[in-house]
Amino acid sequence: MAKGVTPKSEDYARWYTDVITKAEMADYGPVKGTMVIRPYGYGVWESIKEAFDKRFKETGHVNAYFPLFIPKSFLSREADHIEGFAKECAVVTHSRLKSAPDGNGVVVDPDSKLEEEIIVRPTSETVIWSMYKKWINSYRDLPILINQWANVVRWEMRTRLFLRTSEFLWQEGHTAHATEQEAREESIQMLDIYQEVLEQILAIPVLTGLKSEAERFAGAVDTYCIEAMMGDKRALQAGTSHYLGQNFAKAFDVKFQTENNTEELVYATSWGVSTRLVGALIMVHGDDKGLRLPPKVAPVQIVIIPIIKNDNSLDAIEKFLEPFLTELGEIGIRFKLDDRQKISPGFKFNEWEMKGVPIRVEVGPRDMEGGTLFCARRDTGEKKSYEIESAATELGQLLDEIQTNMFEQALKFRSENTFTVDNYDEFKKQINSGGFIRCGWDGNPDSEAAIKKETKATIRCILLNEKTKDKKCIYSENPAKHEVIFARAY
RNA sequence: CGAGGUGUAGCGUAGUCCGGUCAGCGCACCUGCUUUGGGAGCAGGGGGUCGCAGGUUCGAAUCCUGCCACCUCGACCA
Repeated sequence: MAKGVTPKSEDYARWYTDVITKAEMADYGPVKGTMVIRPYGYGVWESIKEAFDKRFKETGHVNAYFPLFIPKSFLSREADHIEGFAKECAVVTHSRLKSAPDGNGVVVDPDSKLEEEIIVRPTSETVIWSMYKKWINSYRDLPILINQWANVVRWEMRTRLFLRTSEFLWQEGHTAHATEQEAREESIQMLDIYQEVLEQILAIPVLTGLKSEAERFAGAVDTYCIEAMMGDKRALQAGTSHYLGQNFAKAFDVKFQTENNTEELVYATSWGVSTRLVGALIMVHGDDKGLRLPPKVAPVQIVIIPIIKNDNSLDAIEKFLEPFLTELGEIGIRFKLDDRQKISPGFKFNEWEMKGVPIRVEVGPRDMEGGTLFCARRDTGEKKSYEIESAATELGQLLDEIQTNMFEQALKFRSENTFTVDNYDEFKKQINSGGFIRCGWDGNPDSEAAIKKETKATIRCILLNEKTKDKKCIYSENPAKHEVIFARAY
């Protein structure tokens, strides 16, 4: 591992990829735009996944799996939907390869051309709704509350590790309801769960809101989102929850019989978060020493580094540590004893800091003499000795404190970089130095488009508890219809 | 998909203008000894069809032609 990463202040984009590759989170795949999620990065994703999955199940959802392949015709059923995804779909046209005539490798066998071409799912609304049509007959079949953990493919021109790759992992919930109200409540409920997991587990503060028409999901009536501020003050959409109305029910003719024996189209929602959250985690918490992981998602929460003086001192250290390690295990703390020989402690310190481990414990002769452990926390860099008898409990509490502190730090950063602005000149000036801008908008897509063209800033969300009284639109100066957050986004 | 740029060991690179001990350096890797409280030292060692394919030449990493890949900047996106 080469020393250090490019400082954030020097080149943020490079810092980001440096951290990912040096912390061994991910690597580039052989096909352009693809990414290998390495064990350490996948460990983080697993923690995130677990937190969401638990809450989905608590709210009555079940997991299922739908196919990767979608008939091309399905994509054309919902006009807006196809419009949104057509430009980035991978298409399967053939089913076979054969040896090349010149003997060099393989070529596509022209005889295997498919009658109907197959799309690799960019999202699963269409396959799922084709199945819901089969499964839904009466109001007694509703609601259907299904989630799937899957990979999807969106053929992207410009990709970045975790943030935008041609293939990514995500979770997509697809629900069907008898009434509009129930579906709307579902989409809000899932938005709340997203906010809860981001703030409590990933320690990332988010704004919740509604997308403008321009930013809305193709095929949705309303798109709700959670937006987070990254370390370079740009916005990142961290999750979305859509109220789909009856759009997909119409497209796939999904009707149900009501209690009164009438026929009605079902109401739908869909909602998703992706491995993009790992990217968010890196950008919100990372520093010039590398990753900083909130304890609740850290694959290793405490790393223990023995300071070895001679050949048999490792044995002595292990014996000294034994009761402490047992207790850590009992409390359920994920720890690792880094007993690699021939690697200097200093190297290990830097390596585990790069990997963002929340607490480092050093144990050497001095500690064994005094019955203590020397500990350093990653979030603040603070170092302190603990009595070994009580260390496990105290470090457990320290992990909670680190979790809270990291959220507070991120929240403070966002507050310091959120500005309320009421004239366009100030808006333009502010947007150039980054951050979120809170202001009025007349609701006209033309003003939104003009602002985007002139400043590259987009409406990240329409605030849910907006206050429009006496506000005017930042662009047109007409009375504001909405209070919104503008920012440059990923 | 438009405009620039770059391809030399796993990574980063020197050399390319001016063909001829130019295939070198740093990191990483392997072996041994000494080390170990903030990226250890010394000694030895392995690894490269110089992006690919042609061409010019006695001779090409170096010159010419074509292709491919990647990066940066613009339009589209979770």
